Amino acid sequence: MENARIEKIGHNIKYDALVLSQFDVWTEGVTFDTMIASYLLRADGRHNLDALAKEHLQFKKVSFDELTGTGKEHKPIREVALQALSDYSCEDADITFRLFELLKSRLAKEGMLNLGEDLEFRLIPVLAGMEKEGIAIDVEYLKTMSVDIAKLLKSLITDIHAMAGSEFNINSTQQLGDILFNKLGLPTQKKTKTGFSTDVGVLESLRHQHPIVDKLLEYRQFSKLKSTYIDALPELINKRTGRVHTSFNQTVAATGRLSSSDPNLQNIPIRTEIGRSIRKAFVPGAKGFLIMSADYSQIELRVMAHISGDEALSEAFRNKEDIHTTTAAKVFGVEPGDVTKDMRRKAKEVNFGIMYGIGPFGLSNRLEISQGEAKEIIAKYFERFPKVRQYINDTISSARSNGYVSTLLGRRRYLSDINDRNQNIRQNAERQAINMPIQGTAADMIKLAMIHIHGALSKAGLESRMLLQVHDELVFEIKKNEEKEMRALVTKHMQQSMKLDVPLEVDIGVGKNWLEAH
DNA sequence: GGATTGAGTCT
DNA sequence: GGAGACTCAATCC
Repeated sequence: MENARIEKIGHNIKYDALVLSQFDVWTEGVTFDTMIASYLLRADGRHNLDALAKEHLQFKKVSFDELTGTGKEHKPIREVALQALSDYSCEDADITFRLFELLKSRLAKEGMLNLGEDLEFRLIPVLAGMEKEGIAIDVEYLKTMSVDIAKLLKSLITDIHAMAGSEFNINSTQQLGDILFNKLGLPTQKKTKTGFSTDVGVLESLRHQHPIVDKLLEYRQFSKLKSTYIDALPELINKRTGRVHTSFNQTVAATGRLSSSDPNLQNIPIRTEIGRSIRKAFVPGAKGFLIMSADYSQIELRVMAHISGDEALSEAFRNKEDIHTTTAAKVFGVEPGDVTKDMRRKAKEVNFGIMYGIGPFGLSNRLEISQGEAKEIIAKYFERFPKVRQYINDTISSARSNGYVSTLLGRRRYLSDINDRNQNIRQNAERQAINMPIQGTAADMIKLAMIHIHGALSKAGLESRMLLQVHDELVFEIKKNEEKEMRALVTKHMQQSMKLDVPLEVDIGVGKNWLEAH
């Protein structure tokens, strides 16, 4: 850490805070500014920092940039800190300190001080380390891909314009809608605020009405991947490190998940073939290293089994059954051996849908079945997994009376809309109530695992590093001769992060890029 | 130039 | 009319 500098690497404020926190005088103030305050304020969503500072301190918040002078040329940390000290009065530091105390006491009042001190605050240096480490990208590979896709797009554009009978901007939904629905006379469907929808759902349904539609779907997919990933990622490589440094945002998602930005490395494609080829660009940064990926298997369903205490669901996990097949057997009333692919596919949608508070209408849409059938399936599900229904009912009613829901570790989400008179708004809050404790507990668990893994790596003096978190997955760059130890260490800490009534399974893969590691 | 909208990517 | 995110391009102001 002695060479730490305030610069674009680890530009996320958490990293800068970590660096500055070496100087005692700033510790509380900076920690307050970047973490505790925003964490707490995001957690209840009722205030913003400026308003709070104004209300309690008659003082305007000093931004981090103002405090540190980031954005100036790179200076050694000591110099930056000393400069900041001379630029700002002791009074400012005192004020931030007093706000820290205020917010800390509120955390305590809401029962979240332990969550803060045992989990969130300890995660700060872990995330800072990951941001600073960055991940290597195979630029040559992406450049080649970019050229190939450009050719493909060019010919698609020519075809589309020819079929449309005129040249227009395919990226403009307005112009595309005009071509599709006015000029070509295709049947209109969903409307948006500004016109007719041309999204993938609409296009899929028009596929057999006009050959232009398939071309459009292809064009959309390729141009998205090209602009967002293939062309964007190489631009984001840090000149000094030669790697891409994301920011992991700790106080954005209402459920307690992390988010990732600049660039977002939590939504790198994987579903389609061309998407998967983008993952191959994520590689080890040096010879002798490999990429390792470790992901929780069905963590949210396991958390739901634990929280609800449903015996049938828990039993399925204890017996290491394929959960979607088991659900299919129970819902469709057949033996597990007789579950067809289609039944399993439907059961999978049901399993996820339940956690998101889906209704008959939603399920019927997703499965393309009648609402009556969907209603039957849902009823059968709750008959076979009765405690799940119980959990949903209990959670909503406790949200109504308390105004919030919480995870196993006490993380709260306030739901001010839970008693709204508007049915749409209220039901939306009810779905959030159902989902947050599940999604949030899973987030708590992987965060805990990350803290433990980070500690274990440094204790064991390993050269392998944790680079990314993607909600239920951790990505590492591992030294080849540490593979065995890393597999064991990571599996152990992920499995043991929290003791649930169901076992936790962790799948680990190693390869020479992120795709191969899956 | 910033904010909004529609679209698409992930878990 | 299932939960949670972020980014890009077009468009609006």
